[in-house]
Amino acid sequence: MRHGMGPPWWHGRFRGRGYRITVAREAILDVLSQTDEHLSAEDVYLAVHKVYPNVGLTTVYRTLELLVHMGLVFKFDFGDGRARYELSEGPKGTRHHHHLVCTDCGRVIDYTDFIDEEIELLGRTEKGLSQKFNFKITNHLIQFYGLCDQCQKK
Amino acid sequence: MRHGMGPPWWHGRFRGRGYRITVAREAILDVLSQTDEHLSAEDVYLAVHKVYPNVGLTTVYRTLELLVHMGLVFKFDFGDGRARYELSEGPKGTRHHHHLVCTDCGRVIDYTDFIDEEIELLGRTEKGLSQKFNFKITNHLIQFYGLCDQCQKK
DNA sequence: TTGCTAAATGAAAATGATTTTCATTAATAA
DNA sequence: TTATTAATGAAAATCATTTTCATTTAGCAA
Repeated sequence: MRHGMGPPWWHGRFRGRGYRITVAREAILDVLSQTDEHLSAEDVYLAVHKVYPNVGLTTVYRTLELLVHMGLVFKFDFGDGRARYELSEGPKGTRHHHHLVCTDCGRVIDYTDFIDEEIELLGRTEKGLSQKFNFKITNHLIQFYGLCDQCQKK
Repeated sequence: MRHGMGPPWWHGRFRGRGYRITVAREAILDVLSQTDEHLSAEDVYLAVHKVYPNVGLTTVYRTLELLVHMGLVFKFDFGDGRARYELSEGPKGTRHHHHLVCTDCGRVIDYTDFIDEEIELLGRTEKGLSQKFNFKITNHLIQFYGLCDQCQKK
């Protein structure tokens, strides 16, 4: 998915903060940038493991934690007992989206409709909340819960 | 917190669905309705345990799960590895609110500002999404993440 | 290029919240 | 009051995530 050559866009982010660029980290970021699914730590591990069998699950957990902390990755909880990860931005950033979560089967649907309005409102809200609580907001989460098409019929 | 006498407001909800009304369930709902904090299953257990030492942690988990399923309780994940529970409504329902979560210390602030606007937008969004994806939306989650007052100074 | 040093890693063990099992108890309908 | 079956408690099991610790390696300096 990378175009042209040169170092991946995120190398600067690492160097700037004094983090080292390693094979495991490259591989994990590659996996994340080549999917539009909501991967669990194990999903990432399995994908990375195919190419680099010597990268362990522990490193995947540690790296994902680091990426979340750096703001490169979002961590989600869809209620199935395991965290899910998504790249929060990219060179040509995937369109920002929110989620619809089925509380019965666990299916997750990404939607981008209404996002603009949501973002606009969130922007205003963030501003107000930042001031009132002196809280430095870095990101937000919006999810809708309910029953998907299939599960309504059961 | 209950006014007057008569059965608690939620008895009907149980009877209607064929669920039994038990001491443990009464106690758990009492605890939830008498706090404005974000209690974990263990918090609930400890509080219930003071009054009814024979109610076990397992029952607390099972009851909370049931309440979430019934829509009487919301389950949140603030990122500290344990779920948090809040009554979603009451007789004189606590004002609907959303959360600000500090990603450093884990502090959670409830806010009700902008809620009206948020609800209005969410309402429209819900309507649109319901139609587009034939998804029956039952509730939503909005959280902002960032650094609280204290943690910005560290 | 070589060596140095702290950061990063892997494997295995530990943790800890939540779930399951199963024998017992108790809420409700008749 | 009794029968039926949901609800419960205690202990064991599960399983995602974290910790430990000895080893490896990225990035810097010489």
